[in-house]
Amino acid sequence: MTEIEKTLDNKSVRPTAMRILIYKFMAGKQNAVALTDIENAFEKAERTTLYRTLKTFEEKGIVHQIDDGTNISKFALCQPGCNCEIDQDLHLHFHCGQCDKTVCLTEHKIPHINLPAGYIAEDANLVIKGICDSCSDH
Amino acid sequence: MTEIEKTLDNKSVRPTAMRILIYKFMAGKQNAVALTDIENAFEKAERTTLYRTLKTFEEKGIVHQIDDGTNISKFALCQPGCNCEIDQDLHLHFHCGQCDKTVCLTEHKIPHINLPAGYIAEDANLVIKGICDSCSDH
DNA sequence: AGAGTGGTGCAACAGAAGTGCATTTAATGG
DNA sequence: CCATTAAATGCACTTCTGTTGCACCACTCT
Ligand SMILES: [Mn+2]
Ligand SMILES: [Mn+2]
Ligand SMILES: [Zn+2]
Ligand SMILES: [Zn+2]
Repeated sequence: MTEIEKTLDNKSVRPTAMRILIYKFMAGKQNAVALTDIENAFEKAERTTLYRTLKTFEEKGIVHQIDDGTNISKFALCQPGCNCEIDQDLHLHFHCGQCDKTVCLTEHKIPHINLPAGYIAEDANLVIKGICDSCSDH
Repeated sequence: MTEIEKTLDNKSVRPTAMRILIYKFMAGKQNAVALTDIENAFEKAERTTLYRTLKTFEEKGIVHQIDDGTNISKFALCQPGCNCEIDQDLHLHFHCGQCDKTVCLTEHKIPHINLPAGYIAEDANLVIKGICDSCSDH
């Protein structure tokens, strides 16, 4: 049993061939991926399978969905310490307008916001747009 | 020349009948609207016209586009003091999971975030999800 | 081996976003 | 006021993402 199989098993997700491939693909990427990205990465991939796999992964806390403002859902593996299911790991995301990549800034949490009376916060999404470190000549 | 016509004229947008109607509709709403919302509000509305009108409005700083995480673009009129075009009026938005309405919290600005080295911020989007004041029994 | 559960593949659909082009509308100049 | 002309609109069509139904396949458990 490989490391990935163990990870999936821990989250009660049956480690099928396809799921392991998808997990591996996402683990190898530094940035969040869209469903289409995965689809293009494999010749023999069904969009539906990917779609449902990502949904399963999300429900089981293996990946989290990211809305980076492009109106295309992105997904990224949850980090070891990230409790996405429970109290939401409210880290922020960065979307680069140049390379169009979206990355998790896991260390940077969303600050607490005071809302007007009557408003109850349950979740938050903060996306910074700009130029990423790869695209800026830093 | 009505107040609305003056507003459009100030932003160098020709105040056509349709544009005035759309502007009025948005001004009467307390929440951000989707293109479909406007389409449904008028019997005789072409989606394309609405689409291009909103785009024009956005380019001229009359409305700003809001990405509230539903993957459906919402639009809201810019407030008098809001400089959406220039240095981005970084107020936050609230999306209610119950009534599905999205509102501008114009008074609540997005706090400054320190990014890792190499990252250059140009824009930011912060959406809080939860229960709005109308839906909570405040 | 057979039953049963869950995963996958295929087809089809829904909805939003976007484009090309013909036609209408409205501002402008004579 | 009418003709000219550019902008705005209406219509048809396309693309892309997301989503569902259903049949088939794979694995597990008895
Ligand atoms: Mn993330
Ligand atoms: Mn707003
Ligand atoms: Zn970049
Ligand atoms: Zn509400």
